[in-house]
Amino acid sequence: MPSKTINPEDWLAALDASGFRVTTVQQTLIDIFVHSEYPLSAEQAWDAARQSRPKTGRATVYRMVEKLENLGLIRRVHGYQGCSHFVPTLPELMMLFICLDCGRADYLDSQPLDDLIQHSEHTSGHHITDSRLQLFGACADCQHNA
Amino acid sequence: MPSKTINPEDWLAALDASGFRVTTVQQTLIDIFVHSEYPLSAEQAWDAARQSRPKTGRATVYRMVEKLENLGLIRRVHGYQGCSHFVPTLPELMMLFICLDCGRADYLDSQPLDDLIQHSEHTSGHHITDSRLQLFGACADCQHNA
DNA sequence: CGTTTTATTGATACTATGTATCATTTATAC
DNA sequence: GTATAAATGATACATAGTATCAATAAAACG
Repeated sequence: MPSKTINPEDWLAALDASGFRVTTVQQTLIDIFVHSEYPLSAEQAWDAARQSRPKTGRATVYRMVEKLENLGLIRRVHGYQGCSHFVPTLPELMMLFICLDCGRADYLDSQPLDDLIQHSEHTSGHHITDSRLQLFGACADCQHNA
Repeated sequence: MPSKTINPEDWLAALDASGFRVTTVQQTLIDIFVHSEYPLSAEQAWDAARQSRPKTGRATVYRMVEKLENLGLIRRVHGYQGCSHFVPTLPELMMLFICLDCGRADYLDSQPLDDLIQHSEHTSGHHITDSRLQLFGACADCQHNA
């Protein structure tokens, strides 16, 4: 995950700006998501959270994941084995690539997707307000190490 | 759903060709999926199946949905309220559009998506073997009736 | 055809994932 | 520092999906 372009401070600021209190659980979870190399499920995030904060409750983590998703800070990964994993959202619009070998997520430029959506809008007559694009395959590293 | 382009006979033939037995449950479920206007979850398909075949078991429906998905006869819809709904797969490659008002699915030409994937492969260095694209918005009908 | 073989089915129990409730705790405002 | 209200954690609950296994039904075979 390109954590260099995501700042935990900004996430706390976003929560604050939305009228939520800034708590230690939040900070713990934000750190977990921002620093993970892989998409995480709520359950995995809970496990991770209890390592540094053993009393963390399960429902709390599920609530926080929902909150972070609603604020657009994390995005759901629509994969093969379900759709319950999340990755941090980058400031810029981007498409997700998931490597089926190592499981890591990579972010690709979404300009081509924007063009595609505009094109589809014109040819279909539908008004497109949102999209989910997920790409799968073997990342550059895994191809070379195969 | 454009059922005119999907033939239940072909589905049964596909199951047969894969070495599976052709049963009444299968025929019931295939009819349900082919004729539904909306994406269906396994649970919804079970409800529908019991209307014409009351003793149909839940696990059977889940197994059959999995089988149909593995054979590529139905596709998972990756939507907002989860990813547990399915639509029939059209013979040609197509992208899915889901109307957020009426819930109906429409199939769009996927050539632009193929181009996008080729382009992303070249610029990223990843080998892309599969994709999931879901578009959301208001369909032509719902825009006019708003 | 009737019989044998074997995949499929249905009932049940179970696991996993996610949600509601509510007393307790903790962050913020005063 | 104290009051207040949101967030938390424990529990119970709800929903979605899976494993098991005896009973059933489709196909193969004589």
